[in-house]
Amino acid sequence: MATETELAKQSVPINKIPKNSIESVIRVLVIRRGSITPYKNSRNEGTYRTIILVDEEGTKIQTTLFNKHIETWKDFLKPNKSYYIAKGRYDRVNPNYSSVHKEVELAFTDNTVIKETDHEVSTQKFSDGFLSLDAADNLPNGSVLDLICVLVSVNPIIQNATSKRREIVVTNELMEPTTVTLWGDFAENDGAFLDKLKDDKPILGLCDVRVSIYKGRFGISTIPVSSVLINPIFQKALDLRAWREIIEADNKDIIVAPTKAMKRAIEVPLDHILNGLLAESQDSMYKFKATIVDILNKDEPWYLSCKTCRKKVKVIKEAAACTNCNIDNVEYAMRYCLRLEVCGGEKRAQVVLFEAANNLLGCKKEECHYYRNLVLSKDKQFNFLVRIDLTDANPRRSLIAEEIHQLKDEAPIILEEEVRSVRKYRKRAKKTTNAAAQINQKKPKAAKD
DNA sequence: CCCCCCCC
Repeated sequence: MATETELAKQSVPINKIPKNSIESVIRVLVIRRGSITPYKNSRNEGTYRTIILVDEEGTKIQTTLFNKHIETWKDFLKPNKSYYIAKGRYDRVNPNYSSVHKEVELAFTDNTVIKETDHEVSTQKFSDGFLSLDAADNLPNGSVLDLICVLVSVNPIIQNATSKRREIVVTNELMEPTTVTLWGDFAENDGAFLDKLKDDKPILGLCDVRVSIYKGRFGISTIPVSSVLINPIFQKALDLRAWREIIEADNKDIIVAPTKAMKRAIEVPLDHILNGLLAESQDSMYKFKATIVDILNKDEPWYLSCKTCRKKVKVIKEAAACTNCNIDNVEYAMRYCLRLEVCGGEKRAQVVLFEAANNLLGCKKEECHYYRNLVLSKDKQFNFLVRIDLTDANPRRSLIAEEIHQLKDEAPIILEEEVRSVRKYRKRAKKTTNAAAQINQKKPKAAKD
């Protein structure tokens, strides 16, 4: 077998491989190793496993291990490790199926050789192909792209007889939180791993994911040849990390960008809402500016809520009764119900926050943090988003806000006058990020295998 | 040699 020096000398970028070559050597990073999956059709039966590889130029290539080759290479091609691969066959891709490379994919033969290498494939030159979330938002439904974003949260896996899925939420400087649906082993493996990492708010490079627009809402979905990069170190990823560090240094929650609904809503004075002086709006959404003058229930801003109907439940001896559902033993959870006294113009009103209380209180669970945010919000000005039923002629005393943003938070975009401090951050991020990213990349090795 | 894209 060839030595590492010989392999290094022979290795070429994926995009330089001559047609039908079996002599080319590549040095690649494993960015996905799918689960071993059984198959059975009219012609064949067996097992397969999909592997996605990337070279230092950021060119990806996929390969499928079949049957005995899965066993042969079980200790190789591990996620986040780098390998030389020699004597592979480079086949044309089947145009009926999506692939990570337009023209070629790698096929294993009995002569194919793999050698692990400490000369790791770096992700630092990947930048160009990755789109930001806001750029992806302009693509048509079904587009496949590489996406750079920051992880906000990870939901539990949802399983039924035929499918497994898990939703995660991601964002960036300009986008409202966006849902990414992980399917199959992405939900199980990558999802479980991200769940452990979520408090670090890692930067994610989501490769070959699909735009999935449902009921007009922009979302992202994995496809069978997607892959998930955690804390890659190319420039766009470092820029996003620098932004995240600014937000964190300010002790703000990362979900600060107003949603599209907030941006689209018609702005009116509070007075007009209270007195029904509203022009019709397409989706009945209005926003107004007001100052929080008092928090009416700051000691008890939550209630025990029925998981089915969200109404208040009565807990007697560990059993929760829901009078609305008429069931004596329902599942329930703590839910925010924060009541505020606000002042807009000359008018005062009560505003109730349910989920929107998260915007005000942050998702940080520590009580001191929560109280601090609550107290600090007093006498500050906010934008409130409300849905108003124009057919209801009754005067409005209390409003339910669906979203709330402190006015200075409205544009968490790096502004012109901040550029200098951002540069400082970027420099610092560059220095610390390379090392940090490498450490972060090491973690998956143990956990993913 | 596999498999095409799912759900709220």
